[in-house]
Amino acid sequence: MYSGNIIPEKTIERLSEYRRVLLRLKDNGLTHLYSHTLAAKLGITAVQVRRDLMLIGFSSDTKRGYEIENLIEFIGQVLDDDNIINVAVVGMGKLGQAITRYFTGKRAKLKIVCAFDNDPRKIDAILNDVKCYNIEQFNQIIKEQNVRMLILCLPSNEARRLVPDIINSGVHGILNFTSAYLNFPPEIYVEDYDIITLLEKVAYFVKNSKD
Amino acid sequence: MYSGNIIPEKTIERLSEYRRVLLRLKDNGLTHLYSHTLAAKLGITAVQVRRDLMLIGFSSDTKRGYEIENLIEFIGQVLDDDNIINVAVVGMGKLGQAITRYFTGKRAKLKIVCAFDNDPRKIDAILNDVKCYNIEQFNQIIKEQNVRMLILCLPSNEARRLVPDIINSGVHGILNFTSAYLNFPPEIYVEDYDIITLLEKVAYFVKNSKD
DNA sequence: ACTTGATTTTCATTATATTCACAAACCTTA
DNA sequence: TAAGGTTTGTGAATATAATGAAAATCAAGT
Repeated sequence: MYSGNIIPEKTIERLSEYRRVLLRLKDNGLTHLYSHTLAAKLGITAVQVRRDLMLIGFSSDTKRGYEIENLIEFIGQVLDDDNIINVAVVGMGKLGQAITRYFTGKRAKLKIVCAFDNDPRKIDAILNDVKCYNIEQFNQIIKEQNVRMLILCLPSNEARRLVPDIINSGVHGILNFTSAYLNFPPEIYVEDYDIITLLEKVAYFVKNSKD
Repeated sequence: MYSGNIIPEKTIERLSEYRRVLLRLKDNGLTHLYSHTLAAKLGITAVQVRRDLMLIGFSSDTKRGYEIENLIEFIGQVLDDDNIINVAVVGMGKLGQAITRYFTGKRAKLKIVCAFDNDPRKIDAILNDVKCYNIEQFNQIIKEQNVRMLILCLPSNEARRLVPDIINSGVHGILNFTSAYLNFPPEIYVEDYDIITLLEKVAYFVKNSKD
């Protein structure tokens, strides 16, 4: 059972990664695995794995390692909501479409239910199984579809204009691919995901790597 | 001048963001700004900004705040290589194309010089101004074009197969959009950028947000 | 020249995240 | 049942990052 303790953000990220690996192993018919096995598959240490599982209160009684099925279930209790979380993609350019296609159907508890764009050729079209609405209808559709989470893939300045509507819409989480800093109130969780920044970061380490 | 001290990774990321803001402000004709002005534009504290600039050894003598032009130049000395870094995109699906289009021409010191795919319809085509080669020619083209950095946007299993070739190719930095953990030697810097994980992270905070 | 007010600089503190080191639990085998 | 070898679980130590608060600097007005 998930203890109410606070869980570090980094641990949350790793739990998601653990689950992905575990699901694959389960498909391959495995039933148990050791902390160091899991660690090796993710390039981290076994201690880290054990500490994370300790933090969420998972433990294995046997010494055959962790039971894969149980652990998947347990991580689900930590990460997933009881109900499905409806997600909307805002901006159906190449990036928005790539994410939509990549993600659709991958997670039972997260569902991309609609998308928005301002391009007349996309409005009312169905792209990667997702209906694309006119961005003008944002508020209405978000409420109708009970969307709780957004993925922002639109140009920065358009994103900035949309901020008041988003605050108004009642969504609680945002994954922001826009390079703009968007100032939301603290009850909306924002994860910024800036591709240019990461490219420049990698470039910095390339620069400083001796040949 | 850039002191040889070690700079935290987070600071590197923020420097990239600072520069982006500064370039925009410079275009708007501004010449100076205060630490708290810059901080507000990024949603962080002024202390953080000042500390970062202290770490790279930048200081402003006047009390009009930092000189924008100088600071841009200075950040460039820290982040950018003297020479242009050539970049290749591996996997020209929607994501690869989105990144290519988004990035091309945005940074003088980073240049996407080629792309790879295994789809016959894309091979030898020019997509978003970038020539797409057959992935079979990976080693040859990487050397010919003097590529030092890769952006991986291909399916996980194909990425895993490519690892030996990548190690062999002599590139020093990788931005990995694949959800696979790819085991590279330490001299290759890898930044993992896993969209599913981040989505699940946001979902976790959505779940735990009271309505 | 002095005072005021805003800023940078720097040192100290707190918070977050990871690693170390080892005890306890358990399986296996003799 | 006792010993050997693994593994987990976890307090303590370390490393990394963010924040707070005092001291120093400067510009401008008087």
